[in-house]
Amino acid sequence: MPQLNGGGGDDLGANDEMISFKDEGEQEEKISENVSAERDLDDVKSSLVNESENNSSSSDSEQAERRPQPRPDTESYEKARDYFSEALRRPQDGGFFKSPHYPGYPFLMIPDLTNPYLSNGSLSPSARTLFVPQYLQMKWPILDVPGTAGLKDSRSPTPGHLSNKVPVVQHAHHVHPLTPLITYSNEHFSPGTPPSHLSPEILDPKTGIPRTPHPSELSPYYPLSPGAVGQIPHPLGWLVPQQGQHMYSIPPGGFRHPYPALAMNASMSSLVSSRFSPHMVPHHPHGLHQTGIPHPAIVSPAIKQEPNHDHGGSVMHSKSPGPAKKEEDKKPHIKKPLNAFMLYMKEKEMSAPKWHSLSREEQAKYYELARKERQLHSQLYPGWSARDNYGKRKKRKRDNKSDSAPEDFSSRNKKQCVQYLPSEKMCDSPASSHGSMLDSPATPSAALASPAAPAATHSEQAQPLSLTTKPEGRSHHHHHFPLPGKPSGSSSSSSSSSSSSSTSSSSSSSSISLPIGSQSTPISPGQSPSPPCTTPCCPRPPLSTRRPCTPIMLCSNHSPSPWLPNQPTK
DNA sequence: CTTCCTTTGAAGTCA
DNA sequence: TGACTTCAAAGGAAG
Repeated sequence: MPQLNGGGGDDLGANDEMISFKDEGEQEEKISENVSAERDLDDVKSSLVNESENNSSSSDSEQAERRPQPRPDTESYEKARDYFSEALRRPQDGGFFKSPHYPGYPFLMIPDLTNPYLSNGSLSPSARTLFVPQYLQMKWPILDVPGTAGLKDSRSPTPGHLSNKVPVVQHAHHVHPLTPLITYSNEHFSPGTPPSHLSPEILDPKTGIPRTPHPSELSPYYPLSPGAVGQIPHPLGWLVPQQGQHMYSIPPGGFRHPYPALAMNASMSSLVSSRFSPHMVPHHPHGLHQTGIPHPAIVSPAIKQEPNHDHGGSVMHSKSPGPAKKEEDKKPHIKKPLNAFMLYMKEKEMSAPKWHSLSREEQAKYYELARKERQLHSQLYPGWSARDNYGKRKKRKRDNKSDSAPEDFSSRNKKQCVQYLPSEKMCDSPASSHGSMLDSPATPSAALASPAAPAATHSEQAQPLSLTTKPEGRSHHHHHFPLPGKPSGSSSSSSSSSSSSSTSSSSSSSSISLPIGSQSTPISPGQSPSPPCTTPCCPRPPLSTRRPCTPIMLCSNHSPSPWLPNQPTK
């Protein structure tokens, strides 16, 4: 959203957000004020996004010229994820990354202290000398170092490190948790030689490093100074191309767009273009990386196979390499991007029950991550939709609701709560799902994929910006943030949200970030669209049978209310 | 050993 | 448009 900043006026709410965020900085109070935690979380999410945006914007403005040092990372997406998770898990210690200003949003707090780049955007020679070697180890693509394996070995620990929990890529430098996310835009600067037709980049005569001609081309998404980031090992290898690899590798022939970049916004397009330049992206059947590591996002049936499923021609047995295989190649299994919770799960392993125990900040981090990931995913796989994966797994038993009669509360519906239709309107309960909106302020993949993507993207980017909530007495419609992925969400959300959801933010007096795209309907502080629930119960009927309330809760929205920490069923 | 369940969130489908 | 379904990761429980 650097562009936003470019406007300068787009700081809208920036200050407010910061302030609000700071206010929320007293986060630890959350325990005491659990009741409002949910909506606070929402606030945090949005504000977090805003801050990230703002922050990035600011950084962008200052560092627009800075060229990132590409940190090619061939680690598989998953490893990277793990690594990233690890990074996340790490305390923001050392103040290296810790920002006093954004306690809750440490990711962006990468000091420039090590920034080798001159303010004018040129790489300091000294810096270059200092850092290049580092990157040599990291397989700077431009170097076109043969012997990838060798490098990799040097960089990556022994195979033993490949465990999920241990980051595969260990770097001496402390990795900032969000670095990866922030550095999505690094691709702009990818030293790799992108096809001229795809990349606007200009090679720096001196360094030979592709240089972004115009700051404006910098990624709007993750404007964080690449240079600054460059100093830091990429926690998310999956976000950074290494030897042409990306967190989401392009399925060979799996895309509708020969050059996905074409369907992307400028930033991503350059990103992708550099990333997916023909020579950099070897075709790996089955979604394997060059390294032979199955791509996390792309799971070839041959590699990862759901047991027993051979339905849908897409799933083929590796044993039968025939036409089937071709088909398989055509449609590698691209996994859904992980949502915040999944990211958390993956990191924490079975700590799901603790999800709600996370501080708002922590959750916000994951939401942000998830959002980024979705963005990236959508941009990398413009044509992909979750639908593609439908039917690739075994269907769950309960296909037909009919059999699961109301009386049948067994297994699945055991927690189903009684619907409170009448009360539904009485008090909106925070919808976690909607809360998620916050985390993913509109990232319509379609928009991204479409030629119009830039515009959409822009709006999307803008959305995260917060609007300081000013009380606006809308009792009946407090707005929710538009569903991220659903373009229509913004419009529809207002109605739907009003009916089904939440006051999540409504009651909070603190400023709330609203996606710009959505009508920012500030919610009057203290005023909930409907009389606040005095009781923990949430009037809103569960959206799904699966999201149920614990028996205790008369009704709960799927999102566990703060006051009633989700009881892990386990 | 396999399958299912569980969690939350996102997205797709259907009436 | 709302309700519902499916999938994502990962561990545990059950068969």
